[in-house]
Amino acid sequence: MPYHDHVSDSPEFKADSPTPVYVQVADYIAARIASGELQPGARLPAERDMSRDLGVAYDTIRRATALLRERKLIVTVVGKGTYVVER
Amino acid sequence: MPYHDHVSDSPEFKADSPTPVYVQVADYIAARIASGELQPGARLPAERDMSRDLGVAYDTIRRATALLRERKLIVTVVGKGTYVVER
DNA sequence: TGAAATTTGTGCGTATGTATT
DNA sequence: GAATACATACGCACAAATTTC
Repeated sequence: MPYHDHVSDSPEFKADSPTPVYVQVADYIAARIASGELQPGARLPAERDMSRDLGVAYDTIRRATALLRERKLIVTVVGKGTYVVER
Repeated sequence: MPYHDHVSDSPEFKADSPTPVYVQVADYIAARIASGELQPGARLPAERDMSRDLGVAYDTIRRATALLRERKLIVTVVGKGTYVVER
């Protein structure tokens, strides 16, 4: 892994938006799935890593992934990780 | 309001149980609804009050009420409160 | 008008437990 | 057993919606 594997800039999640940050994050991830950047079966970064990388709290990531699980876009397996659903 | 409006003892929620505390709390509230102690339309105590009264974290109450909302046993209105659903 | 009180919603940080590798 | 990753639980602070005065 390079020292700087920073490919795409993290979007700025705005706390002052009427849209909660966790929804912004969920939409951001959903968009990456929709665009094909995240393929079916692909594993998402660990939630703590996403928390750090996206500059939001772990709790916020948890809310975002909970939304995406409800939307059936991802599945989460304890101890393994979070994956883009196979279509 | 009396100084001590402590009618029924709070059950002991066990953190070491395989059943998460928030599920135990949800089941406890569901049982009070099923028994008729909490009638349809009745407002539940404020979540922060339940947190204090039941001796669990606000986060835990939030998880419990989220479960009950999913089960359609209660409805929550921001700024108003949480109510037992009208049958 | 609007200010205060009440209640739920969101966001952050931390610690510990459980499951998988 | 160790490392990794999700799950639960606690505490705190501030924002938003509702009601009341």
